[in-house]
Amino acid sequence: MQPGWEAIRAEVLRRIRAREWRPGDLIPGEEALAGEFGVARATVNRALRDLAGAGLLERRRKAGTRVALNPVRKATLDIPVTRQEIEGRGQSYAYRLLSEDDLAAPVPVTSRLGLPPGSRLLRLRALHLADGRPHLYEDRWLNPQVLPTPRPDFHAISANEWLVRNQGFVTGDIAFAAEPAGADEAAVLGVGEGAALFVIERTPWSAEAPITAVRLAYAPGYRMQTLL
Amino acid sequence: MQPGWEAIRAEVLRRIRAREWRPGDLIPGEEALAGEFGVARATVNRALRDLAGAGLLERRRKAGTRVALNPVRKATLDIPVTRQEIEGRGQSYAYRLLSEDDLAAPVPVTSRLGLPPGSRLLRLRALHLADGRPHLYEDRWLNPQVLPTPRPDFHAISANEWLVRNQGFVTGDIAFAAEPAGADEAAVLGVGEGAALFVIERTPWSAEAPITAVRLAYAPGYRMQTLL
DNA sequence: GAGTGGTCTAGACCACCAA
DNA sequence: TGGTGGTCTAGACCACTCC
Repeated sequence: MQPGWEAIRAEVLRRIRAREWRPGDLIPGEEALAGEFGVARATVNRALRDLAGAGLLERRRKAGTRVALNPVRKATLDIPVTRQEIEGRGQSYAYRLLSEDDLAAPVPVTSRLGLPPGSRLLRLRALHLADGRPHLYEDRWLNPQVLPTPRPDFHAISANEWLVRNQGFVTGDIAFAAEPAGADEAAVLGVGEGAALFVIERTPWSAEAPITAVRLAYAPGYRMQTLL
Repeated sequence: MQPGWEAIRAEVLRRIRAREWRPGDLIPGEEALAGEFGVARATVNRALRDLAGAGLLERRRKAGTRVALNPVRKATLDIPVTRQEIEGRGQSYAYRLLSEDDLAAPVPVTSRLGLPPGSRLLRLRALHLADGRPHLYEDRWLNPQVLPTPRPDFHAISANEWLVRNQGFVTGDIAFAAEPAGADEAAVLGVGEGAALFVIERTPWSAEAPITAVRLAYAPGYRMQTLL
């Protein structure tokens, strides 16, 4: 039998689950395991690195590898472009730009973006529809520095889609919450004021500058789902 | 300069962002890039594999590596044990078991778990408190097959914590939503009926059997946050 | 200081799958 | 069926960090 790194990962996993190696225990070094399994050290390394990435092992140079005391579950979420998400369900997608203004951004927005107070940003409000019904209300403040001249036509393409295609990979943060619908949101989404909305707030950064601060409020019934 | 796989990843990223390689383009093979960067093919492989994992590249044997047309953002969420999450914020943690019953589970629950209708499960209802105030209402159906005899004392340890410590790594699914508080939840959490609650539903499986179906309703104001 | 994991190399074989 | 990515090896050097 040729183990392969996935087989080694599975065996290590089995020993953890079987409590042969208990939380907090130091497990044998890579060299020792390589000898035991009859593979090269790099193969063991690949398996253990994968388990460490999943939060099951904690590895430190010199200190060795331990079974994590508090296995933090890590779930990977896919954050699709809204149009694809809707079309992927077989529904028709439509997008409507509600407003587009150059404004001095309020302080909470500039501080989220790390820009000086009073910076002028492009504010976009838009509605995404699935089968003609309101699906997602988008409220976005966009750093005009990242835009080319002339500006993209945000009536034709959603800002998110344009950014995904033209900004590539970026860092940033993302937060999820449940919030009651405000008066504006309730009207736009066609729900009662105070309805429970699933809200995503994102603040992506490129290497050089903050890109945008966006608040996405989903119509009731939206669920975000993933495998563990 | 010794590139290293992270430098190679950065350079590939730069080319994608600079649109030297556009979405859908076939990029050079590993061998060619290894030659260009003056590193071994394994080093290039590591960098490209990482970018593919992030959703930016699509790789297929024989077909080669392409820049993804629709870069799906992937975010990794940490799902901590509630006690640690609260104590990590410097708040005091308390846990109160509200009820513990052997019941025939309703059909939605048995179907989620893939068990025959009418299966008897252990239902646990519990409240987690932060600084003495309601933080999280937990409604859980637990497969008694995974429990030892005698059963753990779920007054002393929360079911989640017991499972994390004793079930090890499992698969399953997880969903996030915003829902209005029902009458029970509102009373337990001390909020108005219909308040917007952040809800997580989890259904973890071990290799052999479904473990539990749990619904977690967080008190208003809860945010789940992570880096992209 | 020394032990451990992190990474790199040069080469090899293999699995997959588009042509 | 050939080209490409996936993986493995045996060895090496290095960086980090605990002792």
